[in-house]
Amino acid sequence: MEFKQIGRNIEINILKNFDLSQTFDCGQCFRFQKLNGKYQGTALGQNLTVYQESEKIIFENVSSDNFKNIWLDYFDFDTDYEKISESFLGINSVMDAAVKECSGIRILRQDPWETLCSFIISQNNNIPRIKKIINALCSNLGDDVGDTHLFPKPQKLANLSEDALAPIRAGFRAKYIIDAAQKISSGVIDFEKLKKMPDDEAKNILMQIKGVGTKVADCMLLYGMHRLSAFPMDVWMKRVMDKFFPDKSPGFFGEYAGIAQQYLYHYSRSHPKIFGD
DNA sequence: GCCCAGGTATAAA
DNA sequence: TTTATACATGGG
Repeated sequence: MEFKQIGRNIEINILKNFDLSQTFDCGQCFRFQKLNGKYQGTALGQNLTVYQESEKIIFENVSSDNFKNIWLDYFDFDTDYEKISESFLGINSVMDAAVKECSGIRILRQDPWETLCSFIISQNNNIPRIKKIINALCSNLGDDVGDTHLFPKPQKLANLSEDALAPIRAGFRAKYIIDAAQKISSGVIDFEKLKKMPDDEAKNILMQIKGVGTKVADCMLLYGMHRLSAFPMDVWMKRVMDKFFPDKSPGFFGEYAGIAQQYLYHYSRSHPKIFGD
């Protein structure tokens, strides 16, 4: 990945498999929003503004070191999405269309704790409200670093009562957030140990957290631990599978099944008519 | 008022 | 093991 420092910014050439709106708006992350054509948000403990301008992607107010140490990793620029997306071609017409339209999605390397918490909040909820709750969580309880509030650490949330979380309007999920915070901050569940385990084992441990079932656990593996074979299966995704891959299971898509899932999910949500019953 | 939202816990069949 | 229902909240 080549990048250039231009003034205060970092610039890269546009990539075949990188589209900002697909990446930020596909439902994998919740803290970026589009403002005046630029995506602005907070991740990995920092504020970021990033946008496309003709043939360039601009990372605003980012130093060379900062780009190398944080954002190169966050956007997963070392993974070859061109090769992976091409490997999904030729399965059927829907998969071809999903690759054509959605292969600008990259699976961000997000913070595991933030991801776990975010997808606990996502249950039986819609994306605008998920964003609203996470925003309230951060601005109420996250450290103020000047230009943004960080995602609150598990140690901070572990000691709170459900009442203390009332202002974020998470509803019945508040107790789940607290349980997750306690299990992570106490070390009962350790992300570093989960990384060394097979998918199924890691998933079963995550599901010991109240409010974490198969779906949230898979989202956590895929988006929070970058396990690209994890395949989150919600009701919508089941419908997509039943209709267009009736005799297939997630394993069919191989070691990058999670990426195939994300392409199909985003594509199908953008074309609900094709997928209606 | 009713329905739904990137689900899960719980009880019951 | 599978199926039904409640769950907090807010927008349509």
